[in-house]
Amino acid sequence: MLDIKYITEHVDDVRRAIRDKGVASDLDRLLAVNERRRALQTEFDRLRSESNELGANMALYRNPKSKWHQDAVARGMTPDQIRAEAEKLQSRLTEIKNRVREIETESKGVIEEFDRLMLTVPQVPSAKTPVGPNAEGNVEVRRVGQPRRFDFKPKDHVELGESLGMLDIARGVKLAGARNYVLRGAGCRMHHAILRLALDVIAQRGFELMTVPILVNDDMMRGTGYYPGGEEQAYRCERDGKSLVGTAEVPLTAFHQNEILDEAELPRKYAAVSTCFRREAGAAGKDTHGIYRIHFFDKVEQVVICRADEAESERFHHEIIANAEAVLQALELPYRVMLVCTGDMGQGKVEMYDIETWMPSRGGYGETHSASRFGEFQARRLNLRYRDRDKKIRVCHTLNNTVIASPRILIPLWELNQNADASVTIPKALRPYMGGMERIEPQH
RNA sequence: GGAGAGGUGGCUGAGUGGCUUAAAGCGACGGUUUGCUAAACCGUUGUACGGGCUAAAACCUGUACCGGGGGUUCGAAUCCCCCCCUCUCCGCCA
Repeated sequence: MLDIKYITEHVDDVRRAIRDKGVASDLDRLLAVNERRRALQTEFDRLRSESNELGANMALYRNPKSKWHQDAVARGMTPDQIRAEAEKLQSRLTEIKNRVREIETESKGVIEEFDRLMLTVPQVPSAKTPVGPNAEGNVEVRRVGQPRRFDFKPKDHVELGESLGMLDIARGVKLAGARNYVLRGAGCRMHHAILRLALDVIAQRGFELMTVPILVNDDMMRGTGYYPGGEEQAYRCERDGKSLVGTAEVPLTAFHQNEILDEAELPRKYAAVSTCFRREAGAAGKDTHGIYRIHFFDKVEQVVICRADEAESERFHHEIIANAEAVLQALELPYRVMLVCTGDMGQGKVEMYDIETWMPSRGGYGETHSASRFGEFQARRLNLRYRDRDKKIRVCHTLNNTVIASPRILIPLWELNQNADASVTIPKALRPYMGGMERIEPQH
């Protein structure tokens, strides 16, 4: 969410952001509603001011013990005269009250519409961000590592997983329907090894680890920008007004909702591992093979809450991307970093990079990480602020990135490390987390 | 799930319809005093949205906010209704 003052002062920038991002947001309507909102408030304030003043007098008329009342009697006013004065006052107050009621009724609708429209206004993308309509417009920033060439016919992760007893899709589907799966034995063990490695890396890099609720109040979904708009993507518990999160970004970013932090406490760097739930509505028929697009997975997520400083926020953006790259490099996976264009980045983002990891079965790079810089978009929705050195209250900036998400990352890990004898070699970095196991062999 | 007690400023805690612009204390900050520290004394002390003055602030001014939302009233922290949350006891339970 943007500041309404910023919007009124940068109408052209906002209009361009709406166009480039391709979001539905009626800016003209918002500006008109805002004008009406202000006019109503001005009138409301004026009437209440008068009402407060006259109301205070009323108290004096009505209270025989008040100094004013005794003075009036001393001046020679009779009780009847005082009562008549009170009646006169009261009729004016009733008049005010009626008008105030009208204003309140209209304001309710106007503010509701204002709030609703405000939630649709997109953040203005950074100057660096390429303009483009969709993922086609994303720009490759760098490549690290080489895709492997096989001198035998490689299997895909489903064949490998099932033949090595690590993956059971059929039973996952039996238990919970399409896009579900079961990791078994060494597959499950490797999954947890990856998460533990990622937690160790991120903790070592100065992030505080947390265990957070993953069924959260809907405010948090709104505050982080998933609602309105993303309701179809989430498992929502209607009767509780809560939703299962699609990422630990939600509870981590909302952790300080409605708080005013001290500048000295910033930046806050948090990380959590959580199960992530996604309905994948609208993705019917897309990526249906294997464990690429599934309804639940586990992810280690990193979040930074920092000062409202563009340069600082950019620095943290690079830092959290480097953190993810460190994990990929430890796992010896080839990947590339993409700068995401306006049409593919989402409403709330100022700048966004995706990391894509090489997946032989896809014959290309597949998204495994997403690093976003939000400016104050989320913080303003969450009312997440800090007091700066000059005691001025400012809205924080937030950022986040995947550290690792599994089992999607098992796709390249299994496929790239497979051997001609149908075994899979375990990357060195994971071995300490798997009891020193070096290789997953076919069972006989 | 059942029964009860609560929710007031950074914290503690008064406040049962109007001289309350929320008392008092603590803390924090500023000042006076002091060889230093402490103490004492004096002062200040929230957030949001308008308006005024500004280059911008500071500042002045209005309104709202006593868990959230409605209602009664000329007027609500205070009375009524709904919801949320916390605590205690009971039941159930990983």
